[in-house]
Amino acid sequence: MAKAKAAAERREDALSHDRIVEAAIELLDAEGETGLTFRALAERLATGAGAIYWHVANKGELLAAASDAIIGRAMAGVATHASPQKTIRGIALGVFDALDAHPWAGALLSRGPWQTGMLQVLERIGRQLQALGVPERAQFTAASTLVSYIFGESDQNATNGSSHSRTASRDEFLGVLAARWEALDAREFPFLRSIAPRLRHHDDRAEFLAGVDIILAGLAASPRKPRSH
Amino acid sequence: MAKAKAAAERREDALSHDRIVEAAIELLDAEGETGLTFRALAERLATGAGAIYWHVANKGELLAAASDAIIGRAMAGVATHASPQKTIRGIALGVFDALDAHPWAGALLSRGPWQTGMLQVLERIGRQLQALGVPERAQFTAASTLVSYIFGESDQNATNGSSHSRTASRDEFLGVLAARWEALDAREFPFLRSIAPRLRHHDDRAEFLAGVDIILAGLAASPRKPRSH
DNA sequence: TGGTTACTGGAACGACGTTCCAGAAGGGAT
DNA sequence: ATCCCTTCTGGAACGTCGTTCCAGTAACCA
Repeated sequence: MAKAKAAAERREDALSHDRIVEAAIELLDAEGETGLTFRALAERLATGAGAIYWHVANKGELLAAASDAIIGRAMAGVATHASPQKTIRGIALGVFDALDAHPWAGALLSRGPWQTGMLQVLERIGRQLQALGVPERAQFTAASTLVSYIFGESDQNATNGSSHSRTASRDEFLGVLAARWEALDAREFPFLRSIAPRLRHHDDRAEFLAGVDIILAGLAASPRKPRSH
Repeated sequence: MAKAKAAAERREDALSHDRIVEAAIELLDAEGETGLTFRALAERLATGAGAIYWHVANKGELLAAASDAIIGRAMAGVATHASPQKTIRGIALGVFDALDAHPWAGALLSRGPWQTGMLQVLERIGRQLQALGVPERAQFTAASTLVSYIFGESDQNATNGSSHSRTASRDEFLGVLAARWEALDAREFPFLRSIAPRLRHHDDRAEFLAGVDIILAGLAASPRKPRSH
């Protein structure tokens, strides 16, 4: 308390872990993954690189904290009072939209051994699976399958999306991708060639949710005891 | 051909794109992601950094080529003459084991707009889905769901696994993880606490395959037309 | 034989993550 | 009031990285 008070009084805009993370997020959003450097961060915070290291161990910890914050905010905004299925879709969409808005966060969340952000998602999904009546033995497998899919597909979508600017060139991007698939070798890639035209009217979000529903259908098909209420 | 011949005659161990990629893979396997530097690569190839740049555009292309090679080799080894379900499990396990053996490759494959390695997996899975009788409209969604799950969970598993050395300390790693989950706040993380004990007898591969089966069950539950043969 | 092309490798550049340290600013003890 | 001690600052410096540049070498072609 004496510590925090002293820090707060040193400068009215005193440096703190939270302020550094927030500045890092702004920098990452504005300039992309390569935009976050300790020099740029120090300039934005009007300080030196050494001062930042007093509050943050290294760049890895800073990136982890930034992506955890992104997921934390997304999870704070999801509704949890609908049916379990709808709530799971809401959680999934929360992650999807968060990574779409902050594409740099996706790479960091798969990385690292079970960070806080992913634990939050796992926890929330697990609770809904319990409410769905998934037997205890199957709960971990089910939750982990959903989480892997959610982060895998969201990250994939985010990194694809960050290459084109916005909805403007989105159709163009899909068109180029479709053309490239259609130009693949006919013997080696018959399947990709056959579905390439569908790429042009592709709705990322709808496609993503359809994947969630496939997994939910798979869980419903497995033996489960219905919830008593 | 004149070009290739000239290159081959310059030195019996002439530099080439393939030789560089192979050396990069060896370096990545031996030293991890941070071990691949152009200096270390030049030393291993007994040349200078500039010579490498004649064959490779930049580090990103080199990493992409290396991870594509890992997936390519894995796909070359999977059996495709069993039932569609079994073949899909074989493809999934091929990716899983490849990323487990080369943990650095996982991060690179999610990244980048649809690289060759992932396209190969998508193609092979798509063909099996066609054989399963999945209707054409649903094929892309189904294939993309499976691929996202496969790479998402495999990458997750690989990065977790690379922190401990091998099966020796694997149980220890799981024990520490379980203890950490059990120590979480009881109000905020009731689900994680409840399943933490299961973590101690956790079989990654079996768990991964169970996830694949959930998705396959979900596909089977959706309307489909049976294959006529 | 002379020039052209294909390729080599080492030196150099700028930027990065990180460390180091001299010092400022306040609080508590004397 | 004075001193120290902890907390915190910020700029300089170090080593390493990806990448570029370029002088040089060997095979081929006219």
